[in-house]
Amino acid sequence: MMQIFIVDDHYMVIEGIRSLLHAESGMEYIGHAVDGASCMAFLEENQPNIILMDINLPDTSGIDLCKIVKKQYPSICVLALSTYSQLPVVRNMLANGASGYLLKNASGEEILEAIHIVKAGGEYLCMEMAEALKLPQNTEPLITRREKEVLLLICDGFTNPEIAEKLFVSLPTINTHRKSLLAKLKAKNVAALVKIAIQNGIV
Amino acid sequence: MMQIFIVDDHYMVIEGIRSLLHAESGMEYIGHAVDGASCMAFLEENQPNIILMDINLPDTSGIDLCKIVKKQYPSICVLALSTYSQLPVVRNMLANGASGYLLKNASGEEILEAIHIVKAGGEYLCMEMAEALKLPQNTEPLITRREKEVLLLICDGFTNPEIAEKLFVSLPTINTHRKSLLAKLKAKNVAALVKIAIQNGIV
DNA sequence: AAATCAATCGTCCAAACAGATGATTTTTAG
DNA sequence: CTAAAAATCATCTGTTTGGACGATTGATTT
Repeated sequence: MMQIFIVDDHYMVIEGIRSLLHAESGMEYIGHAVDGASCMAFLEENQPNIILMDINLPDTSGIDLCKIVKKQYPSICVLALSTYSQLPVVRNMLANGASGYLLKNASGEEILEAIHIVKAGGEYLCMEMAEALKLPQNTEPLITRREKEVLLLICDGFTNPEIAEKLFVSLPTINTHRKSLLAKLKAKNVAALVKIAIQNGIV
Repeated sequence: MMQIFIVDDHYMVIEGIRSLLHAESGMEYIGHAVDGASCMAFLEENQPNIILMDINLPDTSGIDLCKIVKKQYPSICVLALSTYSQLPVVRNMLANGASGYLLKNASGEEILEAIHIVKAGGEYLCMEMAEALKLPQNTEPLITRREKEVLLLICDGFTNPEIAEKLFVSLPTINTHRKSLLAKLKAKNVAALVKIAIQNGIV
């Protein structure tokens, strides 16, 4: 019997998967969580074979949650579930130990198939993502943690001096980060930077 | 017996609602469509009492679809369903005849309640949206045509001098527009301006 | 006809940004 | 442990912003 746990903050999605699993023999729905914290709490008591994990959670991202889960419970397989089809997100999930990636418009059959493959130790990627991952590896445009922090503050309208004060570093430092951001995201100025950041889901 | 039709491109959401309705007496799930076209095709043969309609569809937007449906079948109640909580979207849906707006993280009870209210001729808005709609009827802070033009160019990363050249006006003029925009949208600088513009659907 | 608003242009000036370059110290990862 | 990457700080310079004024023209509305 395969035990399955769901982490998603959408009631309807949970209910949909639950109903799907219910009709399937050999798969047991053992609960769900609506955020990262309650997920970790649940895992202290129960370890499912598979977690179906949404990327967008209220308190954290599925990407981070996946990393933590895999670190503490390496035997649990994480199958990512998301509406977003952004490559960097997929890459991050896989890098953090996810065994597969499903888009939320997946059919029932696809979900079941994915669960089976993942359970057997395999990796399942939905068509779109599998195709996309094959394409030219634009691996570089990674922004660092600190840069992301700065980016968020820039998007919120803080000026360099303000950000420097907030992060307890000097102005030249923030300036350097800002310039790296402009270069990495190929933005000409803050306006373009913010637009790119928002449209790429960084913010 | 209340007949309910679902328009959503996410299998899991459809399945979730279906399972919810199944357990409820007096509500009958009579089918679903994954896009606007198949929705309209279905309606030629069957007219449900209520349509649960997603905003993001592959071929059209729920906003447009709602308008068309209400025009051809005024008696059908449309209950909008979305992950997005942008006010302009909500306003548009309601303006196009939707009887309510639910966020996708709604609980089962909330969904059923909404359906009942809508069926009875009422209007149901989820908490967040109801609150948001109450706030200061920002009808005034309308930006003018010219300002919008400038705003778009700013968002695309053009500098003042560049915009001035593009629009065949002087730099001070663009400066004035930019300052009006900052004031009207209550932005502290371009970064905040771009963020607000994008998040409010202006861009 | 008067009032309002949009769009245009102007000046002055301080603050913030962005480009170029270089260097040191932590952190992370191989 | 060691090499690479990230984070830090610095200086210098020209450009762009954004704040605070004021003002004219034309269109729309009342």
